[in-house]
Amino acid sequence: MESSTLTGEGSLEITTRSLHDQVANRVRDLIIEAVLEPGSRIDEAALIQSLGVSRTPFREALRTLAAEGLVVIKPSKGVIVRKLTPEDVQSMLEVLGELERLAGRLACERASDDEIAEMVALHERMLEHYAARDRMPYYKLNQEFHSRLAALSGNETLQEMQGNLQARLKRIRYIGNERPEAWAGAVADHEDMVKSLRAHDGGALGEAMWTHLQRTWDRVKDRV
Amino acid sequence: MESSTLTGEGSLEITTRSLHDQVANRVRDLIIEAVLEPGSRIDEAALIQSLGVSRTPFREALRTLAAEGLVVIKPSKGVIVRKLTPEDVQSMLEVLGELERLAGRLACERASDDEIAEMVALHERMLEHYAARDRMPYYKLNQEFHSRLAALSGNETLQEMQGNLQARLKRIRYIGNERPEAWAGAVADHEDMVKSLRAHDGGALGEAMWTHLQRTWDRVKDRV
DNA sequence: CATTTGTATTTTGTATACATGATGAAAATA
DNA sequence: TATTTTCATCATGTATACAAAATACAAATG
Repeated sequence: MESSTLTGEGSLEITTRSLHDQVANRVRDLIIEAVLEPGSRIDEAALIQSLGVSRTPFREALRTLAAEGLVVIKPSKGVIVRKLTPEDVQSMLEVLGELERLAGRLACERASDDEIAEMVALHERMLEHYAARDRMPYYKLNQEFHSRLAALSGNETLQEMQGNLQARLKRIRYIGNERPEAWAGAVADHEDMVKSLRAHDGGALGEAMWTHLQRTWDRVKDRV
Repeated sequence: MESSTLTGEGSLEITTRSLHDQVANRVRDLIIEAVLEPGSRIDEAALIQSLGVSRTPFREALRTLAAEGLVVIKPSKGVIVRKLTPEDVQSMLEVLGELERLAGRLACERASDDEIAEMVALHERMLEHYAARDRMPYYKLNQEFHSRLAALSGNETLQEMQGNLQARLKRIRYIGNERPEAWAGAVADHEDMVKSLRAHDGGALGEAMWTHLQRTWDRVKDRV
């Protein structure tokens, strides 16, 4: 899965990743992990040096990240890590809410029992991390939970757009579990979601997904 | 509006577009107008020559277009214009349907009477073109109608994603008006939409938008 | 002393040259 | 003759060099 991709025709095709893609992925991670701080200017020379590549693939990578909405390129001025305004976050969560509602509905229609069982297992691992208050592993599984649910929708466009928004909002979701009550609330939301999923109730799951993101906004809006 | 952009802080900022952006826009147009055929390989040397630029900004532009989903870059092999499978189209219309449903709801909540009047006027111009069976101008106004409605939602993320999907599907919407009955159906859908908009009925408008895209799929599914 | 103007320096943008990998045709082998 | 191998050619990927723009700073002017 790391270096292979399934084409539309169903043939397995090995794609040796270009340097460009590797750079894009690494810089994306730096942004998501907030090593590169939102609002800060990206020092091309410094990053190039630390990554050990030349300017060409690096700048191409920045173009990709700009199209994804992670950085903003100001012509002749430089590129800065995109800093989300509260309005940005709200608008993204609003859209993500609709997407995940759709994902929830479709997932219930199309997912197999095995796939649902895997989701439930994932959820239970999350509960263990919550019980232990291990925030980082919980957070990572949470990302995976939402990604896999989008994948279960069987709608590739939905998956792509959900992935894009989730990437932009990664740090927001992390913040969303910062306060104990907020985290507890998120866990409760997930309980609802899993219950609906087990019952194959697409409508209920969709609503639960949507509500979860609405509440996420409530939980983070005063700290973005 | 062509060369200026309103920043988040509210200051008007002139952005002289980089060569990269110009190239990206031109190639995007070539793809959308189908001068570059879906599935065909992009001849870098030839296009560079005809555009009169060097490889660097051109290749950066391709990275942008790849991130937007208009082309597919196969490492060491070349880049091809993305050819949409029926499944691609269906999944995109399904997602676009949700986005436009949301846009419709929000637009009714937030749009001023003046803005709604402009939409109605736009619709009436569309009707004139329909009466004259001028397909191309109708088609262009149709694009604008959907874009502006997304803009009226006041949700920038929604607007961005709607724009992206609309760009990918431009030719599909064109096909959607190819057969006379299909075109008549689309016009009827728009009548519903405008009626709901005038009544400030967000729920009804949202449903009309969604239904319109469902029907668009019905109209094109046997010819993609 | 504030403001402006000019200049040096740095940073960004673009073109080109070089390296690497894919493609296809001709020759060699079975 | 079919198949493989080799080599030439072409396309793609990357690095570097050059150009243009922005920035910072100093000197000059009011």
